[in-house]
Amino acid sequence: MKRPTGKPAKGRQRRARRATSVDVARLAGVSQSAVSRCFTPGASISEKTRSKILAAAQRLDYAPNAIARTLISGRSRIVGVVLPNITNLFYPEVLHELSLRLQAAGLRVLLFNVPYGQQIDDVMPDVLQYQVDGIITSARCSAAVGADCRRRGVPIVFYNREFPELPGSSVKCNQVAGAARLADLLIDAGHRRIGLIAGPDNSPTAHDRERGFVQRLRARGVDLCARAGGDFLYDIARAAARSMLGQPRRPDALFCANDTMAFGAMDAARHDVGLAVPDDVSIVGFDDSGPSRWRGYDLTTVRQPLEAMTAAAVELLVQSFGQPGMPAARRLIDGELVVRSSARVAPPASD
Amino acid sequence: MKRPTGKPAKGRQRRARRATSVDVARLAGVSQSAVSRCFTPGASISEKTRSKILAAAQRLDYAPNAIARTLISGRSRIVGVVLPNITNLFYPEVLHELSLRLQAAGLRVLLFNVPYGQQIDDVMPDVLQYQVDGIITSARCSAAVGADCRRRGVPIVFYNREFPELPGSSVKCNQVAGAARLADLLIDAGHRRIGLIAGPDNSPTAHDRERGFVQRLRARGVDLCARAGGDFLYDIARAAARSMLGQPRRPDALFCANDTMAFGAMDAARHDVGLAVPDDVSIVGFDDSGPSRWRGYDLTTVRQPLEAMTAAAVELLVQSFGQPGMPAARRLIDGELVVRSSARVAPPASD
DNA sequence: CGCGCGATTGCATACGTATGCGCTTCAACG
DNA sequence: CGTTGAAGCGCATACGTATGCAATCGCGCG
Repeated sequence: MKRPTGKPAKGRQRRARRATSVDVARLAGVSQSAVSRCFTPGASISEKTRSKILAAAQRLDYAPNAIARTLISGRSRIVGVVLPNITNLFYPEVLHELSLRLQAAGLRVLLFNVPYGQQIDDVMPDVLQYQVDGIITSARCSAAVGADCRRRGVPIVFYNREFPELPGSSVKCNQVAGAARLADLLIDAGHRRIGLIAGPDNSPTAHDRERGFVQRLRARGVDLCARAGGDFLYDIARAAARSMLGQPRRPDALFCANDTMAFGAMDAARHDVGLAVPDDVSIVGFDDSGPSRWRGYDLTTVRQPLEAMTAAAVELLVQSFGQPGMPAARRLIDGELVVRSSARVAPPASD
Repeated sequence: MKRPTGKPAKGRQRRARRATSVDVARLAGVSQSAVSRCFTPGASISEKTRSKILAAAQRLDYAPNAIARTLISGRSRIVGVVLPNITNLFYPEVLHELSLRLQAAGLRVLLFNVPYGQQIDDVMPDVLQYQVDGIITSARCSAAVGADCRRRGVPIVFYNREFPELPGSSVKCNQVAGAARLADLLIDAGHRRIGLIAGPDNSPTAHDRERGFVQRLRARGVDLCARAGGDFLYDIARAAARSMLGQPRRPDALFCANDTMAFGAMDAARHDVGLAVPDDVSIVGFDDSGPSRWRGYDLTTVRQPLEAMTAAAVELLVQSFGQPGMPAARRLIDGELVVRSSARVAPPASD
């Protein structure tokens, strides 16, 4: 008998020991099992015992140790939320909605911010070490990591991404359809010289938006008259718009692949080139981020239905908790066209 | 012997069992202790054993179970980040910086978003259940909860808040000094009719900014000529500015307690009242949030030194991990005046 | 070649809780 | 009053890892 029971280790105990279920059991005169059942919804326990235990627990200021619970039950009730580049004006709202809904579902959010220049694969091992019950992410992971999650039975939901080759469900705003509606709006307003400021090359979202827009243009017999990359950033888009609109045969309408770039384009038009919006040039964006509503921009755009998307993501995740098969559902949700004053809606009266 | 060792429980095993340190030990032909030491930095282990173990671990695709590690070591390496109302334009950047720095320090972020209308005290028990090593928050908790954390040895760092009566360190931008510099700037530019759009009544930050501004005004012999609440929101501030600037004897300068309200005020001045900024009215804000740099606003404001504040917060937290005494350090960091074009900087040439 | 000492290693235990199983209790029913 | 069954309870064990202690190994020195 090297180390008799009851004699605590020495190096331990750096922090005040909090009461355990054993302490509560002792005080309440019941077994530790009873205490556990008292705090397990749906467990078999009498009302009398429960109240005795609750009283003791309150006196000792006891709360169940979620970590120990996780270890034995195999369920952590933690969801890993893995986001690249939180500063993008769109993610904060996502994270806000997401955390509220997950909390409401009794789940905790373990947040992983993938630093610029790093891949999601680099942080994935860390996520898995914490035994998360599921993962919500808007980044692409490698097939190896995907298989890893599948093997471990950790469901993944891709947010605004879709990777058919990877295991996991996905929730997406229909970027293609949204961009097409903007194309329709511009053409219906009589625009024929239409320019585009695109997002980053590596962003599937940006790609979808561009594709949806250009395809619809083509289908209606119109070609882009200008294109530049804006990287989803204000400054780059503003510079791009400035040079585009400075040309002699300039576009009379501009589609920007997100709102932030549209703000840059509007500022370029007004302040750098001296054009009026929408009288000289119509400008539309995508996202309906906060400043779109501001009087200084009043941007026509497509709103991503955040609430619906987030609700769907949480729903899909919770569903797959039961099924190890992971049915891999796909949800495609339409965005909502928000017409404001940054683009004219009808051809000019006289031509 | 009710349940012989080795016979696994039935209800368990809903997910694929991942390899454990025991599996790795068996494959590598060493003890489980050796595996543990192999993954514990600084532990005593020979190079030969380490490589054997690493090979076995790789074959089994093993990674240590952070939850089990937490249970026995008493340290989770998880930090609870408790934020109210993430949508505030300022918090996303905070969260971004914070998560990056905590991750860099080997810590995980368990995010708690306090829903509107709920108190931080309501979520604190949940935070503590997960055995977090520390807490960073920008909300006030009750004395009871504070004492609770102290007793459990969980250090708290208040971010941009300071509660002398509560245990815990704090990091704060010097709101008072920053607002005073804005007051100086306006007075130096010759403004004497100065209005203020305040933040929410329950926000200490808003309160500090107002106090700092008004005190400096007084000290230099100037009184506020108008005041209204803007609740940190664009729409409310815009309406307030509209009515303020519509008066016959209107202010010729406006201090808004945050940037978002300043944008509302600028839009009100230009579009609702028809005044030029800064020729007819100077407008200043506080935060230096993204749109401040945009050409459409180009706002004179005070930048909160996010990087420094965040670094300090993480540093204070990590420091207190060792000391159960929790020295409760206070860091006050000055903001940086950012002069742009929304406020004139010198008295008009002729009067 | 023997000794001594530091570096490694293995053994055993502990962390706090969930849960299968068997026993007890108790109420309902005939 | 005996029988039956369900509900409640306690016992014992398991989850996966860290760590004190003792035993062992390996190496240098005399």
